[in-house]
Amino acid sequence: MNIGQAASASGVSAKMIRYYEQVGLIASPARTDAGYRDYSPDEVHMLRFIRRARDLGFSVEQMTNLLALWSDRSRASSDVKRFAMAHVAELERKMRELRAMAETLRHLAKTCHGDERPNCPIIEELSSGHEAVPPKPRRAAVRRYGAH
Amino acid sequence: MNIGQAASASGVSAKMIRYYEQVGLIASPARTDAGYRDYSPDEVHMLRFIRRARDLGFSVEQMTNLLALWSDRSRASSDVKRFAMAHVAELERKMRELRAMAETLRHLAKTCHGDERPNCPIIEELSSGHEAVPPKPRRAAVRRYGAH
DNA sequence: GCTTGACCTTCCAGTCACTGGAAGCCTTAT
DNA sequence: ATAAGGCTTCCAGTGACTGGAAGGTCAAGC
Repeated sequence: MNIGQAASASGVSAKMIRYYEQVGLIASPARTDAGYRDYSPDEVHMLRFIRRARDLGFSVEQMTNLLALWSDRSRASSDVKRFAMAHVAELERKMRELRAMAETLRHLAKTCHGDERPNCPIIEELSSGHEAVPPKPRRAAVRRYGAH
Repeated sequence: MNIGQAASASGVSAKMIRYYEQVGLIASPARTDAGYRDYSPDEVHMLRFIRRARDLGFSVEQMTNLLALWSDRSRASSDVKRFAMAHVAELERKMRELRAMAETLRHLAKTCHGDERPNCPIIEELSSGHEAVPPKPRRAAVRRYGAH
């Protein structure tokens, strides 16, 4: 199976497969005489695993761990569960961040007439004194999405 | 006011201020004889505006638009409101994505015993046939956070 | 046997919003 | 005078890709 077929069979694009190989998430596959990558059914199976993990928001590094857990026949199911729940907690942390932003902004927008006049509390609030997201997360709070 | 003072007065780090200048979000400030950046109170005010916008999850490009809306005395408040609500919609879209991931994963984890035995439905589900996030978002669905 | 087009290969650059660090100049306090 | 700390520029790296160029390969149709 060449890379294009592996891509459509797994749902991982050819570009991404090469990238995953480059960063060491997956091993280099066999090559044909012409130098084409040649994937076994097992490798395609692994690519599907990777795709589903990615769809659940796991990073490449986390997927490395998941693959290790997958192939480790002696690990306890609690190891997997702990890993999964830690990720759930992280997803929920990001959700709370987004929700706080959305709520603040919706609240500001509610007080804005939204008509043809220039007066606008949204802009005024941004330009005036106090914090956009109130008291709780003070320092080191709103990291952008990639906080690892 | 030099860059360090402007940074602590605005909550935007010196590194970020230079970066914002470099990418054209803010204009080059005056310089002292020694070549130090010298910020006026108005510029510090603008930096605070930027910080609050950033805390609400606006991108640099969106902040450019917000600054334009801020300084445009003739724009309608509806322009600002529309812009804000579009961003709220985007934040909510990302929240839904995260929620779908978290729910799927929590659901998988619930069926996992989490004990010392190796058998684990989480891994089995990832490695077996069907989709991680069920039927709705089929193609072009789960883009990572940076989908502009 | 040749052409065409679709595929494959590698490599390099760009994305976004920063962050870290090196090398060197400036200011301030002691 | 010197030391500490702040400022300057520039370059490189982050994560997870994506796009594109230049060139080799393969299968089908003529």
